[in-house]
Formats: sequence, C-alpha cells, structure tokens
Amino acid sequence: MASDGNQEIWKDIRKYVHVLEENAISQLSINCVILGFDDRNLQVAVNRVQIGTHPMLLLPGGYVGQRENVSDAVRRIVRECTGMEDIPLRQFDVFGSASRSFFQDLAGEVELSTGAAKSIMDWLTRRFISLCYLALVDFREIALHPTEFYDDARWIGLDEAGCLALDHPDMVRSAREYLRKEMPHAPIASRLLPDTFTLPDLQALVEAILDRRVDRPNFRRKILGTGLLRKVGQDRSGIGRPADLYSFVHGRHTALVEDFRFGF
Amino acid sequence: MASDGNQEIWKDIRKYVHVLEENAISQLSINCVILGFDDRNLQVAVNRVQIGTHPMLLLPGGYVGQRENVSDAVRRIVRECTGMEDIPLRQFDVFGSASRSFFQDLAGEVELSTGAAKSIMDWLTRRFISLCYLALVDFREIALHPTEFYDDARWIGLDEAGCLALDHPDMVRSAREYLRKEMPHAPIASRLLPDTFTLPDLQALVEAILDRRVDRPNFRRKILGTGLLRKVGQDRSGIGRPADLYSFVHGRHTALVEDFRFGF
DNA sequence: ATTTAATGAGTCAATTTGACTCAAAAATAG
DNA sequence: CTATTTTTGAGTCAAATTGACTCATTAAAT
Repeated sequence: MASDGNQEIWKDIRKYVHVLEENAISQLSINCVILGFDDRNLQVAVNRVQIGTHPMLLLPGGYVGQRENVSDAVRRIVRECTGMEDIPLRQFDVFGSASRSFFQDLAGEVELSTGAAKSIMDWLTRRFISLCYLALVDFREIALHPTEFYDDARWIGLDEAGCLALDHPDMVRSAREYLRKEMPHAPIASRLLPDTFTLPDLQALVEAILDRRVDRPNFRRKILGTGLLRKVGQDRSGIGRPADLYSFVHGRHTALVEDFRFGF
Repeated sequence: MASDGNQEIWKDIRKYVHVLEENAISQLSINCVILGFDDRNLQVAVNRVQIGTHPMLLLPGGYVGQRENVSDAVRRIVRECTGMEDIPLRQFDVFGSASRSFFQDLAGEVELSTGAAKSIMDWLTRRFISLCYLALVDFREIALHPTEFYDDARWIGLDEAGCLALDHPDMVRSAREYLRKEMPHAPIASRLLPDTFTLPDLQALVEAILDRRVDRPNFRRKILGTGLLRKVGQDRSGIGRPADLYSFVHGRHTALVEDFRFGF
C-alpha cells in the first residue's frame, strides 16, 4: 500500500511530524485504553493504521504539547477518538523500556525509498516513553472517529486485544488488572453502563471485570442491599422473563467506597 | 548561601546539567516516595537541597538516560539514596501540568548573576513531566545517603510531608492514597516491617495505612486466622506484657490476594 | 397447552464480623 | 514485697454476611 505512490500521505505525515517536532514534548507519548461494555463483554477502542504492507491495530494515542497539561492532552486524544468531553481518565501505567520505538516493530514494513523522509525516520526510530490512561465510556453513546492518519477506528473484544501491535497488548493487560483493583474504590459500572440497565447486565459486567463467575441470587441480594440502585422500569426486549431496569442512585458512591466493596 | 562565591558548586552543577543535556531524556523526571515504618509511624525519605536562600526538602529524584529503561532509572535513583538493590517499585502517578518547572517555585531564590549560567537556567525553567514511583523499605536496614548536590538525606513523618517544596506534598498524598488502595492486592506490610515484628506493630502499620483505628482482638483473630504469620519468639523490650514475635510465612501472599483482604 | 429460557425471590447453615470482657505478664510505685 | 499500671493474649456472643441452594414468575418458542 505504502510502497506505491501515495506521496500525498507521506507528505501529510512529514508535515505532521514537523509540527510535532516543533510543538510536542520529545520522546513522550500517550496511549489510551478506552473501554466500553456491549453484548455483555468489555470492548476496547482501537485504531487501524497501515504504515507498511500489513495493517496494524493500535491503541489511540498522541503527544503532549509544550504548553499543554498532560491531562488535557489525554482529554484531547480521547475526544478526537470518541467525540466525548469530560470523560474521567486515570493514568495506570508507564511503558518505558529503552528499546521502545515504532520502528522496532516496523522493521521491514516501512520502505524508506518511497517517501519516508529523514525527519519521519527520525521520529519512527526514536525511543519513546508512553503514559497509559484508562477511560470508561458508555458504549451506546460513542461513535468512534478515526483520527488523522488512521484508516479506521473500531471496537474489539478485550480478549482479542492480543492482536494489537507493538506492546499495546501489554497495555491492555495492565489496564485490565488496574480496573480489577480499582473496583472497590471508584465508580466503574456507572461509567460503563447506560443510564438504565438490568441486574443481569450489571452482573455480567462485574464478572467481566473480575474474570470469574458470580452466584446470581447472592449478587442480587448484595447489590440491592447497598441501596445504590433504583428500579425504574422493565426491559421487555429479551427472551424469557423480563428483567427489571435499574438506575444508579447518584451521589452514594463515596459511602460505598468506605465499605470496601464494589464501587459504582 | 548561593549568592556569595561558591563558584565551585555552580561549576559542578553546570557540568552535571551538561551531562544531563547530553544523556538524559529531556523534560522527563522521576520522583520516588520511599516509605519506611518506624516508631509506629510511616516515614518518607527526603533530600535537603539549598539552591536559593532557603533550604528546600524534596523527594529523591532524577532523570532517565537515553539508553536506560525507566524502571532501571528508578532503581538507580533508589539505590543512590538507600543503598539497597532490588527494591520493588510501583509507578503510581504522573505530574504533568504545563507550568511545572523547578524555577516556577524558585523565583526570587536563584540569583542569576552569581554563577548560574544560561544552560542551568534553561534546565531550571524547563517544563518537566514527572513520573512518580513508590518504594517500601525496611526502615532499620536503610541508611539514607545524600545524592549529588543534596546537602542531606533524612526521614520525615508522613504527616509532615506538607512542608516539602514544589508539588511534592501532592505526590506524597497521592502515594498514600495509592498505598491504601493497594493494600488488599499486594504484599505491603512484609516490605515495611523487619523480619520479625509484634502484632501490635503490624496493627499500628495497618492503622497508619488505613488512617483509622482497628479493634485489637478482632485484628488479632483475623490476621492469625489467615495463617500468614508464624510465631518466632518473644519481644521483651517494652513495658507491659511481652508481645509475641512473628514472621511472615513466605509464599502465601497470592492466596490472600484472592480473598480480597489485607495483602502482606 | 406445554416446554424452555431467563429472571425475581426465599431458605438455611456456616462463616465472619463487631463489640465486648477477662486473663496474663512485666515494669513501676509505695 | 505488694499493689498498681501498662500492655498484650485469649475468649464470648449476638448480629450480620456469605455461600450454596431451591422455588416461583414471566414471556417467548414449540
């Protein structure tokens, strides 16, 4: 793809790299694990990019402007990908191996002769340290946008994240671990679920995060016992007995956090 | 202090900055919250440095070499300060405000005329992003070493960390929060306590981390019920009835992690 | 009408928790 | 030496929580 004449693309990339050289903090990148919950499975937002002959799947990412707060940079990156403002973000890891670079894993893919100027190669071969952030979004409210130079943006199942390029599968693993640890301390489910949801939905989410099955009657008793949920209707869409619809009672998170159990 | 002729110091600093310019990743720094436990209180290791007229207390920190893994850089920094190898480290936060620089909080302290060359001012005024790491050490095994250009290295109580310079008090706060959340998931007490310790010691540590009191008989029952501790003697040093000495039974951490309670 | 899938509700013994009291061991004061 | 104080180990008991269940209800499919 890149080998035959999309000079235009390389020209754009060169310009983009030039802007980055001028305005961005060198050797520092951001990557975001944007999680959603659909079809009772955790999903992660990825970008498809074709730099060599094979397409690659990558986590959304970007760079930090010299006059930009890191947190604002992350917000900007998430906004570009999801269109959403004000999504809570958590930094959960740093990837800083000395050998980390785009080119390390691209060797053989990029053909220098076609249009990759020196400035681009400099950028691609440079050692980068990546700050990893986690964002939880309501799947149904998000329409993923491909950002500049990405062919495509899509959701993939969290279990399929092993197919990502570079060390991004490790980032997803780390994010998953972080999410599990964060469960008792922060509102998580309320960010991943739509405004109204069924208890089986909530249970499936908790099971996905904990990566183990939970007894249904006991889960119901425990969750309803917290007083975090308010019944708001019925869901008559599925097969079988209709499930009750619930909403989170706003502002009761903090109390639960102290109780050292699920945090929603 | 800095105003009158310690040209030597400034010369050393200039050389140091030059080396950093050549070898270190630009605009990226490391800070370490090194925690110990003594006198039944959490302590944090700090460096005293005098750049202007007033002395400042700072968390141990440093920079990342171009060919150095970030994790190795942190290990190096902790080693320089504590003399200990192989201390487990956890990255827990990133401080990345666009206005972060040494000079921001030094304004008025540094007198340019005396010896602070342009290269040094460039370094001091540069916007830095800091990666924060947490290290837990056995207080009794550590003798703090002042690193290059630091007058002094010492322990201060965790509650006194508000007196640190720059945004380092915020780093300590964040570290404390991280520690609390990490309790159920990682061996913490076994890293902070000496090889043998009493149950009241362990309880005081847990209370310091949780920042609340715990019922003594119930704490004993719960901890001993886990089978994590092995009685190894008696402590006859204090007043009152002698306390039994315990050691952690090695290799039983992982099981406890699943039980979602204290992790030692 | 019957079966099946999916969900809400309830039971009950075992375990854990929270709030206690009591006993033991050593330093200290009289 | 004896009594008191301090500190720690051990035990009690009711209440709450948990884990493993069964049963009942509702709606779609046959």
